Amino acid sequence: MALAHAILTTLLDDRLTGYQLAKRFDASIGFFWRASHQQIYQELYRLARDGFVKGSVVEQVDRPNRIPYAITAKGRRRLLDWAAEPSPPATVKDDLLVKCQALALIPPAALRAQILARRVHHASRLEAYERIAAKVFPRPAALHGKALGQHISLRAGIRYERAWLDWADEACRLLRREAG
Amino acid sequence: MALAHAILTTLLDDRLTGYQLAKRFDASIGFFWRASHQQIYQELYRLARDGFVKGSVVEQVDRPNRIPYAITAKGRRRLLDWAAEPSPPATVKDDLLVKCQALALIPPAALRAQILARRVHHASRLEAYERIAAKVFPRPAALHGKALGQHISLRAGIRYERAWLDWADEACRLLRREAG
DNA sequence: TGATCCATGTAACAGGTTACATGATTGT
DNA sequence: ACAATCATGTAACCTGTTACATGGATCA
Repeated sequence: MALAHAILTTLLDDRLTGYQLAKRFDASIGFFWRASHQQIYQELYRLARDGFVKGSVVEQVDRPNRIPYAITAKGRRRLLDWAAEPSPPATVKDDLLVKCQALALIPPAALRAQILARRVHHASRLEAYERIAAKVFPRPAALHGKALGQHISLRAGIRYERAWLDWADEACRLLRREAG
Repeated sequence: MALAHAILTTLLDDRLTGYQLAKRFDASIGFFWRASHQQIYQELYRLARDGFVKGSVVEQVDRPNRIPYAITAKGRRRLLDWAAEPSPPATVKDDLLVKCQALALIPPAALRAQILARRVHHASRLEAYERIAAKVFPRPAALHGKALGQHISLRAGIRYERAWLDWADEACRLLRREAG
């Protein structure tokens, strides 16, 4: 059910079409919750049917009509109710850690190569987050409301990526002997 | 498809029944890959059908027959093939971070309460991991093969939990003003 | 000439959760 | 008396991914 909440949250800022939402879920919000456009269109349909969002068709020539959606009062209430419920911790499901467990069988050099590849991903994520943090939130102590929330979740992203990055370095160090 | 690989990996150590696998996926391996018993029985059926594991029925009186499964040569080959494929980074999907993004609407005190609740979870996880690390792997530099792999993934767990714990403390500090 | 952007969707499938079902044995 | 352990499963449902479908406008 949480995709619904992520969509409603995104619509707190702006009225957005499915297409625009899909782009957000590919970038900013997408760092914390991924969703494809197919999922989003389907969820928007349900949210509209149940009165949590309201779409209004904007006629266009030579391309499909745009349907921007706005959150309704009922939608806001739903977000507030959800905010009061406990958040289950995200379940970790990581191929790479399963591969670590299989080190009895798989060659250490192969595992090490995979960890190095993963390291690149986390390094670029971390760099992106830190650039945003420096540019958008240079004075964290002065933040309030929406901006404070964004800063706090960005801090989570930064700590998360740094943890994986440091782990990758440690793991490669430990595997070097084994693979050498 | 990755549940299949997690099961095959677990079967590298021991022949196990679905029931025993379910328990492992509720503890040790379960720290990195969760699965319910229903999923496991279904996957075992498919793995057996396709020749990656082999089950043998052990008759029992007064309770259902046990069916321990062993990994086959074909199963080992499949694990090796999988080990050579790149591991997609785990996608983060966390309610709590979406709630952070909705701080324009939801009361800071409510968010702070949720983060504190989450903090407890990560603190207890971290403590459990560190206890295992100290007890089972007191000399990390001397490890090889299977034990080295377990230690490396445990290190990931420790870094992951510590990152969330530190984040929770930082977030609560930032929210105290706002909520106060 | 080919790629990308805009803008919407359908359909099939794979993965995962929740509820239901049975039934003796052992521990509190 | 009640819960947990052992031990297997079925069925319905929800969530998420991949493939397919359309079609003009703009840019390299």
